[in-house]
Amino acid sequence: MTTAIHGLDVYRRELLKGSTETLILSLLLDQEMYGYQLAKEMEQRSGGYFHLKEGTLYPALHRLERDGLIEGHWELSDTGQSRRYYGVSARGMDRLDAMLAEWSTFSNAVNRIARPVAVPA
Amino acid sequence: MTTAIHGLDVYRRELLKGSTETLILSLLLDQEMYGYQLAKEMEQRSGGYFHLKEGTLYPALHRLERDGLIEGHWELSDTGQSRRYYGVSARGMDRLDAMLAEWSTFSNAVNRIARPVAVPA
DNA sequence: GCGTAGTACATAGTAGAGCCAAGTAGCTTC
DNA sequence: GAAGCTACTTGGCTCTACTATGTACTACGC
Repeated sequence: MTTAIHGLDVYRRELLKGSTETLILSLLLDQEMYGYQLAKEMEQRSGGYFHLKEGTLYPALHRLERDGLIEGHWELSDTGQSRRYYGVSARGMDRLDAMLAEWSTFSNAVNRIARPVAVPA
Repeated sequence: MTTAIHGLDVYRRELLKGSTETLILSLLLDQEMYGYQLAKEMEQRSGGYFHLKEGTLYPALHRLERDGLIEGHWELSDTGQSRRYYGVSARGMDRLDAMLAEWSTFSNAVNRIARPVAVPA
């Protein structure tokens, strides 16, 4: 039984909900990337904290493309593998701005209520 | 069709997922409260940002109690209305500590990747 | 030639959380 | 006696992250 730990697992997962798309858009704004690369980049930049699973990553990319926030195109690597590269659309940039503003507001509101432990800079 | 606005609505809602329980525990740590009071308090302290719906609040309280993180007892108000007051258990305090630590880590990781817009102090 | 591992993408199914909506019930005000 | 506020409950819906599995190509070791 992993009950004692389970709660925090769920918590962590739920925290991520709603933020993945912001994170993806942020990374794609820096440079065009394909899914797998994006996952690696996310993991690296977060110091291993974020580890997007395929079942999260690809559906999220599909959603973002469906909503016109990112645009994808296939490319063939030297090794012969097909990769789908994504870039942020104009609409995606607007949305990202809105999401970052929302994140700040949200984050502040949480801190105002929860007063989290001090964090080392 | 509300597509243009819909995206942010969902984003806001999803952001909240995973944070409600932390917020509830934080507020209950200050003082014992009943559900309705807690909702009002949450709204007030967040400057109107958080507005917990019944369908969110009460199930959350039930979950927390089921998991032994809070303890509730019925009281009768002067007006004759029954209210269920909740307090944080020892186990709940431990969990809150862990959740706040997790929130800090998460929040930092997001900021590291997304570099949000500056927020007025 | 074959098994294993890594790269790269896709998707069906599951679980969990927030919300809508509706209901119950007591009190106050008109 | 009809609103309207307080106070709690619950069934059903949606959305998202994850698990698990599958496809397919490359590269390495044996």
